[in-house]
Amino acid sequence: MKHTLDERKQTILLAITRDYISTADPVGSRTIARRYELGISPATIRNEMADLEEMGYLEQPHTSAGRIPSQKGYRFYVDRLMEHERLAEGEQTAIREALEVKAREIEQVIHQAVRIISDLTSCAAVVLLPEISRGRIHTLRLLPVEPGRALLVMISSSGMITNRILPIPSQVSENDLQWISGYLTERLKGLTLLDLDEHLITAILEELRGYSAFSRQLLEALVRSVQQADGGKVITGGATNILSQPEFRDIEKARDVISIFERSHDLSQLLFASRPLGVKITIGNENVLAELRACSLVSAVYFVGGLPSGALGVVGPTRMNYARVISIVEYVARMINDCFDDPF
Amino acid sequence: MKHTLDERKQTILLAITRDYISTADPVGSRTIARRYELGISPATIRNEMADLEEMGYLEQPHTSAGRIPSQKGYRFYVDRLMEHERLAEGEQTAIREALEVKAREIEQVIHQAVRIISDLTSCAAVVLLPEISRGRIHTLRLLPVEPGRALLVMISSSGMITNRILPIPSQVSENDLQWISGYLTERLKGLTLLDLDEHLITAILEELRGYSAFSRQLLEALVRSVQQADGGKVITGGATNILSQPEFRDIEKARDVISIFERSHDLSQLLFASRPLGVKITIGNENVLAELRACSLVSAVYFVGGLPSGALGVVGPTRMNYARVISIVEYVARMINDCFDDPF
DNA sequence: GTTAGCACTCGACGGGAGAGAGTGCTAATC
DNA sequence: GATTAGCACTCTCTCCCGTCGAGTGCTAAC
Repeated sequence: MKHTLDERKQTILLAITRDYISTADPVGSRTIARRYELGISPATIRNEMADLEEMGYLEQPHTSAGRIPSQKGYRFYVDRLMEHERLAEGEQTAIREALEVKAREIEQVIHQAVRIISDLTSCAAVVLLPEISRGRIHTLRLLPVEPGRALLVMISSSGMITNRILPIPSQVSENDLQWISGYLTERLKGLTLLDLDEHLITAILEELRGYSAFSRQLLEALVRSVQQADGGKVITGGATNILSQPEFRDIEKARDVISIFERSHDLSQLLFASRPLGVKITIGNENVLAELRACSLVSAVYFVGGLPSGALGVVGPTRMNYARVISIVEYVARMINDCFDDPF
Repeated sequence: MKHTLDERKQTILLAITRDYISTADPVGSRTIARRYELGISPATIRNEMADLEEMGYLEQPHTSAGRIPSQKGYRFYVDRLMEHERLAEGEQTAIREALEVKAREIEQVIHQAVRIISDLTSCAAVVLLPEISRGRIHTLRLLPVEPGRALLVMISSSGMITNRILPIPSQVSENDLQWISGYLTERLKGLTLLDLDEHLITAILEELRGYSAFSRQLLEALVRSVQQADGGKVITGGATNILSQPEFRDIEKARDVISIFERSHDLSQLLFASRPLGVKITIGNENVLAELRACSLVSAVYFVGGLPSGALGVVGPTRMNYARVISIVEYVARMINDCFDDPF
């Protein structure tokens, strides 16, 4: 048995994959012969299809049905056969307009991105916001709220802003707060929350001896925000689109997929695994999550201030229009990068 | 035809409703006679059922099926027949524990509330966060971020915190920012963003003549945040629970309902209509949204700092366990009220 | 007013027939 | 040796039909 696909086999695999992607019906030899001018008869195509099936590129739902691409088939299609698509001019401008929010703050832009992605792809869209804990600290500020309470405002270099209310000793004055804010900003600027280990904390406490009780509390609150859900927040949209796909007509399968969108922790893990460069495509079982074995994920990392900060992705059936989805994900990622070259 | 229901009719309606709620099967006269000791024969029950159907309290899916409550039937059940349920001690503590987050900030508590509500009810949960624009202004603060950019932090009396980055003229110094922050906080404290009309703005601009270009920009940014999505943000969870209900085995119906959860604007409208006191129950067609005609909504308003600030609700099939859902919604609302008696 | 009895209706289930799509194999052809 | 026509075969899908069971409505008796 040959292990490489000769040109004709590739052509046939391409034809089958294309056809199946657009019709969702298993495709037979006659259909291929009629629809694509390959100059060979259905019988020949059948022989080739049998070979392709034996090699693992095609599957047959049942004996007298046509063939559908297997996971390996999709992989080969995506890696070798698919022609990369250039997004239509109109869609490019649609994306640009969607992302142009008046206040160009990252959270709002991300929300718009989710919407436009899910609309254009007819799949579900997922975007991972910049993680607070991985962004570099840009500004820390403590504001008085009530006696005994202060608001900690943290701005990260990726443009994310966190708020947290913490208890403070009541003798701390507004001036103290301001002084400490300035000090901490100066001291921690450029570091990430992950850098705030026990070692650094004790060093700072040493330096801040005059404020020790308070500053320990404060630093601990900072560290807590590392662990808390605020980092890696996930925005999703268009989950309903998936319910329209014929492969999810079965409610059990639909529920599996939809439930993923409610477990934002798992989702963020998934997106986080995206490679820093280009678009990553995860097909069917390649997904770690069992619930996504009938789906593919197309994801890309976006950059804020030149640093990889978050990721965006599209979740759809393995039968998705990869060429189109990829070009959309790519374009949106690029627009976000451009938009947040400088986050402020 | 009588227009009131005698006691026996009520008993039968109650029995049918209860049975249908727990089994999801249309219930017949024999079942009622067997399962509830009414001392009357199936035939008599049939007669009564025929009457109830004629009066509009019951429906028949098809000729030889049992009866199910109509919308009017559910309404009567909820208003007159249903016994109010006291939440089990264990569930009460489960709720209290879920809501006890370390940092008791409103957004986090709300997230927990959504989770616990959807878990306990097996329905979808929806919570409306306090609207920025309706909360009273507690603190306004401008922080320098970059040359030409400031971060506006607004704390409302309901504990909600908004951040917005705005461009500022580069000659404005940190001291200026601080002075204006203090001035505006003093001037606007206790007002809502809705009070910030053209009239008030010009008055303030007059007072702030020295800073006029800047302060106009600033005030406009404030007003913009009234219109922007930040107010009335909706948190949802447990939409998958709905997919497990037999009435949504049909994917079309499921999609309708799920799609509601992606249109947060409509959802917030819906919740906003809740009455300020007690629990509101909206059954089937009583819902404004066509997609919810197969669902009921149980909602309640919660208070922060003594003011009605947001609302929480449960969306489920009309066949939901009203008594249970109501007691859960009621209890969670009460816990939130207690928790945010003073938001800070 | 209540109930027993009974004919009737309707959906669910299962088997069987027929259509349609597609295959794999064989033998003929290029 | 590769390609193709022909053909028998397989499998699903759909429709039809008969049966079963649940439940009803009506009537007549209690």
